[in-house]
Amino acid sequence: MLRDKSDIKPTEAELTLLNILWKMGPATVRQIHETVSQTQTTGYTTVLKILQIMHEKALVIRDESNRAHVYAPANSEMVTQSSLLKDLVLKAFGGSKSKLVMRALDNSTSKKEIEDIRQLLNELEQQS
Amino acid sequence: MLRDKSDIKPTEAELTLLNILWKMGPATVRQIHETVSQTQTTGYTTVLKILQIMHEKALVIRDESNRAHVYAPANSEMVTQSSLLKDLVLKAFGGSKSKLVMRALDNSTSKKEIEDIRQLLNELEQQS
DNA sequence: AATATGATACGAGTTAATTCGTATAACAAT
DNA sequence: ATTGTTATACGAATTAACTCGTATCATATT
Repeated sequence: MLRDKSDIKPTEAELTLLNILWKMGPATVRQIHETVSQTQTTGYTTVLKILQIMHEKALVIRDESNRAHVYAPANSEMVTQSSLLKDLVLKAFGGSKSKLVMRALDNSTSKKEIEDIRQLLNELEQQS
Repeated sequence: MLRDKSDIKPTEAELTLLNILWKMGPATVRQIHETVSQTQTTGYTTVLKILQIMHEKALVIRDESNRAHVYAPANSEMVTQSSLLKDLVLKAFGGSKSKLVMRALDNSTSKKEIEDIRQLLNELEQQS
C-alpha cells in the first residue's frame, strides 16, 4: 500500500518524543532521555530503541556523523497534527471535519478562544 | 488508576463496530458482521471476539436473554467523540483545544462550514 | 597502553490488538 | 430422536508497541 505524508501515524510513545524534539530542536538520545525523565521514568535504552524504530519508519532523521547520533523530526508539528486530525475525522466523525470542530467547541470554550476562532474564520473567508 | 467515562479509548477495530452500532441500534453478531462485511472482509468469529472483549472492557452492553446476544454501545457517540478529542488534545496539541480547532480549520473549509461554526460560536457566547 | 566512560546495536520478554479455527451447546427440522 | 444449522466460548498464532539487559564498539582519561 502506498503511504504518503498524510498517513504518518506516530504511536503514543513516539509522539511523546516528537513533542520533545519539536520543542528542543535536534537532540541526542541523552538529551531526549533527560527531558523525558522530568515527567516519566523511562530507561535510556528504551528511548534509544524507540528512536531507532522511528528512524526505520522515517518519523525522524538522524545525523550519524558524531558518535552520539543527533535526532530530528522528519515532519513538522503542523503536518503531524493535520495527519492525526485527518485520521480521527475518518475513524470517529464519519469523515466530516466540521463535525469534529463542532464537537470540540463545547461550553468550556473561553471568550478569548471564541474570539480567536472568529478571527480565523474571517481570515479563511477572505482567502476563498 | 481511576478511569472515568472520559477515559474510554476504543481501538480502531472497536470503533468500526461502535460506528455500526450507533447507526443501526442494538444488533446481533450476525447483523454486525453482515454490515461490516460490506466494506471489509472479516471473519464472523473475529467480530464476535472483538465484541466479547469490548464487553469485558464495558465498551458495549449485551442482552443475553436470547441465544443470539444483542449488543449495544455502552456510551453515546457524542461522549466517545469527546473522549477521543480530549485524548488527542493532550497527546498532540499540548492540551490546548483551541489549537486543535484552529489546525482543523484550514483553507479547505467551505463557506457553509464557516457559517455553521460562526453560528455555534454565537450560541456558546449566549450561554456563558 | 590500560582502563573507565558512554555510545549504539541487538535480542528477548511482556502486553495488547487482531485474527480465526475448532469445540461445544442450543435450537430447528425432519 | 437424529441430524443439520447456528450460536457462543475458548485457545492459539501473529503482529506491533514497549520495555530493558547485555554485548560490543568508540573515545576519553590516566
